[in-house]
Amino acid sequence: MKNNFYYNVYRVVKLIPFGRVTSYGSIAKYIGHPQSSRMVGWALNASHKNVEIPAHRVVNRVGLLTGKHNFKGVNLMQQLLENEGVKINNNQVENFENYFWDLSKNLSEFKS
DNA sequence: AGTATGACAGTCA
DNA sequence: CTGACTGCCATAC
Repeated sequence: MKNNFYYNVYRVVKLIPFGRVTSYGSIAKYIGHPQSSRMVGWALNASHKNVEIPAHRVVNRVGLLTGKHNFKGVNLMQQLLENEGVKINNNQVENFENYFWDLSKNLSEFKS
């Protein structure tokens, strides 16, 4: 672990339930860096090499799979999501609000 | 040490 | 509503 930020990102992402997705912004906000959403993506990018986390459950605020090309295959991320029951349409999660997993609402502040 | 870049998000034109 | 600009912080060069 480099620092608490990354650690929190990893932990939060791992806590995402099956068939659920969340956004970078939410994670960043939850962690305490509401304006560092970019770092969340960075953390995931760096993490998925070293740590195994369901990064496919993390999309941008619109439900767009912006990081799909960071996975091995261009379809891997989408496949994983669909495999969990999340429908993807044109690289975007359908009914995103429905699948969206609000951290602050489902996790009562554990922070670190 | 300074500049550029990134899996984002919010704001303004 | 779409496109451009800015803020944020860690890495890479």
